[in-house]
Amino acid sequence: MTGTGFADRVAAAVASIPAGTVATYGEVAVEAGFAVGASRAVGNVLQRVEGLPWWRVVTAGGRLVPGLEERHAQLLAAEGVALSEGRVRLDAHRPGRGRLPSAGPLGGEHR
DNA sequence: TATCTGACGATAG
DNA sequence: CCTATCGCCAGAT
Repeated sequence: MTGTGFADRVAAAVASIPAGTVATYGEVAVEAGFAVGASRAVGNVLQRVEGLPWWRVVTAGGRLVPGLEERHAQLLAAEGVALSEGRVRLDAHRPGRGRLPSAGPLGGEHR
């Protein structure tokens, strides 16, 4: 059977990302069962396949999709994801974590 | 089959 | 912080 193409696995992994959280291309690649290097192929699928919450996928540096930063930022904001200097706080939106244990009351937010 | 491209990742400078 | 280079994977030509 083998119906499990790479695009199908990637689509499932992306669709499994909880709302309000974000995953990196590498995370999706690994989640789909591929190597981190497959992150490029993952990006290609997201743009080709529709119906997927592609806005929940960001780069490893927390950077938004190039060319769609504006659109991407707005979609994330609608899910409750805030940005920091144009970047997403992966440590604060990683599925299964919620927040960093070291985020003390010190002036952490902003900057 | 070979070559190039692409919504990437990591390391080096 | 930024740019440059290599590595990885799948799809298109």
